[in-house]
Amino acid sequence: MSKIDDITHQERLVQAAGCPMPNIAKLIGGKWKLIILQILIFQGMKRFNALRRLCGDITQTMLTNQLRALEKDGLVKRKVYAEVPPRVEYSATQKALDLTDMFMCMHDWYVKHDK
Amino acid sequence: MSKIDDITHQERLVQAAGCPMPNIAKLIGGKWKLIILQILIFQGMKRFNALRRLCGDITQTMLTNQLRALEKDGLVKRKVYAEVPPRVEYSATQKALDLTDMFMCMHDWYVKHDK
DNA sequence: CGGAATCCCACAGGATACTG
DNA sequence: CAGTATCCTGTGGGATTCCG
Repeated sequence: MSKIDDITHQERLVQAAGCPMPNIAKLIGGKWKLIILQILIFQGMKRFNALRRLCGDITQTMLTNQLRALEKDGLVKRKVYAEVPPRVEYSATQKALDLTDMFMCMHDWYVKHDK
Repeated sequence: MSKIDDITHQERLVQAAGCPMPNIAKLIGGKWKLIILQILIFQGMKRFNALRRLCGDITQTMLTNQLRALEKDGLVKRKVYAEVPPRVEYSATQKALDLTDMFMCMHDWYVKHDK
C-alpha cells in the first residue's frame, strides 16, 4: 500500500469513528428494511406480491409500511402502471445501490465467522 | 480490473444476494449494538461507565444487556479486575474488528448521501 | 464501580377484514 | 393486485431500587 493510500485509509478510519449510527439505523434499521433492500439491489425490480413472497412471511401491511418509508428516504423507486388489475413495480434507487459494498462486507463477514 | 477479479466480483455479488439478513440482524441489530461496537472498534478498550457516557443516554441495564449479548456472540471481550472498587474493561474481539470495513462502507455511504 | 432484580410501557410489528 | 383501515399483542427498551 502506498503512503498516500495509507493516509487515506487512516483518514477514513477516523471519519468512520464518528459516523452517527442512529441516523443510519433510521434509514436501514428494523426487521425488514435490509431484507427488502437486499432483494431489490441484488435481484432487481420486483412487483409487490413477488417481493412479498421473497421476504418470507411479511404481512401486506408491514411490506407497504416499509416500502413507503424506504421510498420517502430515497432508497426505493415506486412505479405504478395504470392497468387493471393494478401493477406496481419497486426497484432500488442509486442511493440504495450504493449500499452494495456494505452488503458484500456483511456477507464476507458472516461467511468468515458464522457459516 | 482483470478477468479473474471480475469473476470474483460477480461471484461475491451472487453470494451476497443470498446472505441471511435476519441472522446478521440478530448479531448487530437493535438500537445500541452498532453504537457500542463502533466505540470499541474505533476507540479501543473502555471501562463500563466510560462506555456508558460515550453511548449517550443508554441506561445501565440496557448497556449491561447489550454487552452480555455481544459477549455471548463473540463480539466483545470482558475483562474483570479483582479490585475494589471493581474495574471491568470491554474491548472488541477480532470478530468485531472484522466489521471495520462494514462500518467504513456505512460511513462513506452516509457522507455521500446524507451529510 | 459495575452490576442484578423488578416493574413498566410505548411502539414496532402483526392479524384480519375490506376495497378500487 | 395492491393496497387501506382497524384493532391488537409482544417485546425491545427504560426507570427505579438494591447490592457486593
